[in-house]
Amino acid sequence: MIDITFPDGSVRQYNEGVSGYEIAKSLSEGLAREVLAVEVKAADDDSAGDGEVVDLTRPITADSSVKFLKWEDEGAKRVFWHTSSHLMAEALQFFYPGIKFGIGPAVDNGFYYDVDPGEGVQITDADLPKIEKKMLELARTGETLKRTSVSKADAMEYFSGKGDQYKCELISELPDGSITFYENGSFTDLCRGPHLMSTAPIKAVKLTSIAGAYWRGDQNRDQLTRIYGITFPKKSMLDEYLVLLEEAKKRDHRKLGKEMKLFTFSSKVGLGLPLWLPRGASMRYQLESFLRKKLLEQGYLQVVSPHIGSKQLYVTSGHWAKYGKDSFQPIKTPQEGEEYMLKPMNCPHHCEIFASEPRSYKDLPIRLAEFGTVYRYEQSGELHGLTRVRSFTQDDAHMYVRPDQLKDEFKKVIDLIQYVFDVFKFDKFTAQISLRDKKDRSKYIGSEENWEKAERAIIESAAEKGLPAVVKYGEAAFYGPKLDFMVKDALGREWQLGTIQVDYNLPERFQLEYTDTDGSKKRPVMIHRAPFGSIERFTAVLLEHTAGHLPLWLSPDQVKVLPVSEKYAEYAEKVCELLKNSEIRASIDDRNETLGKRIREIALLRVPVLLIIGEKEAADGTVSIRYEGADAGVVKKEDFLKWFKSKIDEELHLQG
RNA sequence: GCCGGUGUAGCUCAGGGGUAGAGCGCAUCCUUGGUAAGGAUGAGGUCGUGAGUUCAAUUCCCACCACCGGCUCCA
Repeated sequence: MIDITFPDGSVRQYNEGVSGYEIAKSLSEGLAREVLAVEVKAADDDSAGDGEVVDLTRPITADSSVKFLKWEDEGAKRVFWHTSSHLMAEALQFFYPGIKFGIGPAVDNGFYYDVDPGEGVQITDADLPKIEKKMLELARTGETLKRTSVSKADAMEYFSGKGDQYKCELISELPDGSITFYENGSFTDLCRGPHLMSTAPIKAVKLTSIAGAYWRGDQNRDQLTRIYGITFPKKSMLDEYLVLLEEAKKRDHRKLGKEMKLFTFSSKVGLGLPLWLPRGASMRYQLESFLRKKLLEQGYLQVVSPHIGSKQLYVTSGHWAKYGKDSFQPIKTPQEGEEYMLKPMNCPHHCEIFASEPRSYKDLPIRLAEFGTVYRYEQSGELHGLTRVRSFTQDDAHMYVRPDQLKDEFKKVIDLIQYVFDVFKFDKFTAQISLRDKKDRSKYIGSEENWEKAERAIIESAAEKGLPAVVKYGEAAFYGPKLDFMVKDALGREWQLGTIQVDYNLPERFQLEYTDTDGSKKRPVMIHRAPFGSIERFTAVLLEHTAGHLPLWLSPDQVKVLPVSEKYAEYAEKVCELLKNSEIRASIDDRNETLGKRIREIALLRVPVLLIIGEKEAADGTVSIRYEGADAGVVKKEDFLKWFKSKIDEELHLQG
């Protein structure tokens, strides 16, 4: 007998080898119906964290604690979707005999499978409905998933027999003894699991899109067909999900940007070169002044650098060697051999500003800030609204610090970024520590020792700030590791906004130095940082998060005061008068429009509109003003201006 | 850059070998001051660009361009 401990702490005894499903069934039939997978942690496993999610049919052979996972549990969804990808594979195999399979994992919203349907065979959107139908048909038969352990040789024989070079490649990298197959119906796959007991719970299927994806993410290898899908245990859940998707699409910043007349693109101007329209520019300048105010408070010095720089500058920094051939190519001058580049980053310019005069240890840290517009020749397929463009403005700054100041300075920047995210209510960000690729060190410049120091500084600073961060290898910049702040857009795509980078390399390349206490020359350490990342991308994500309903102080037209009739113009004038000395700009709009149009303006343009509709006299003789705006209501006539001012103050408060 | 999809009025889209339609928006007038109001009238399109097939192409074929979904990349 073994002891099974439940999440509430209670313990029951079962026969050794009992399965999760049998335990669930012993507790209640209802639980057995709903449970999708089980999380098991052996009693003698004292590692931190959760147990292992396993098949419900897996025998449990030792004292363990168990937790049953139902649809609502995050882990269960992944199991559900992973099994769905096997179900899809089975359906694909039915329609495309000889199809070869790459990998087919669960993702945040569903699953995909990378497949190679064979020479000359193409799967297109038009094929998806029949595949969906087949999947449901197979699921209804309730085929079970059978797990078997296979020797490496047998595994290899099975897939080479099918001519599936992708699976063979995967198997070749696995240690013998660890290989398992899962079988559902006529489909057998190399897979570690875990899976549902059967495909029966899969009740609703939507294959969402088809795309190309390189095998193992390598541009130089085969491109497979990736089929994305999502499944649910109930049809109604799928419907809800599709509605949610539609809603999310309405918040797309590209759509809002057009509707709100913030920015546009023109193929005549060029790909990925945003044109900021008057309202967008107004918003952008307000974002800048919000940040500028904060920077000046914190001892940053503003600098300005040109939009071009001599090619030699980037050869020195190392950017030319790394990115030169993928950049906007150098500009020639009438002078033979003279070349300039559109500025792809601000750091080298700032390094030269640092080098422009002798620096003392007492001067440090020196913080040079600039809203610097940079130009990068992003691949055409990468361009995406304002989130990925070829000309963008970084809210950039570079700190030159003494080694003993590095961590403090770094932590201050973490505070700043957290402050900025707080103001804009980006509460669901991911902090990511981006380090070097563990295997391939050739992508990076600088000494092992300096990299060690830089990586340690970031890891420790984040830890000391209590910032929960995920570590990603291979995501560092070529000159140093980064701490990135990632935020999701309306459709769940993750974008890097804020970034802080530690850099020992550029100071060396630019031979930067300061005079230390003992008169010796020392090399400063450099921090690159940008809280917004780029104003373009930040604007995009902000629009999607707020669905375009920006804080009043950021709203492109600020306040519009619309008296509905001449009779109430005096209120509008009073309001404008009141705002004259504030940072809020108000305008009276007294075009002779119908009421319907004015109300539409509130809804469509998302401009804060104060619509003064009329006076109402109560029985006791007090007169109230009716108004429209972000909300609607009635306020006493004598309190009107006071009330309005308090609303404005509320909004201004956000600016800190 | 790669794979797939899309391109018709300001916007969202329908249509289809015989030179075009709807809803919304826009303009004028009327009506209404109450949360994307109603009525009437009207303007607006070389159907992404170029070449080809055809008596005839917006429609079919080809190329290119742009956009969308992914992949790769992201200083």
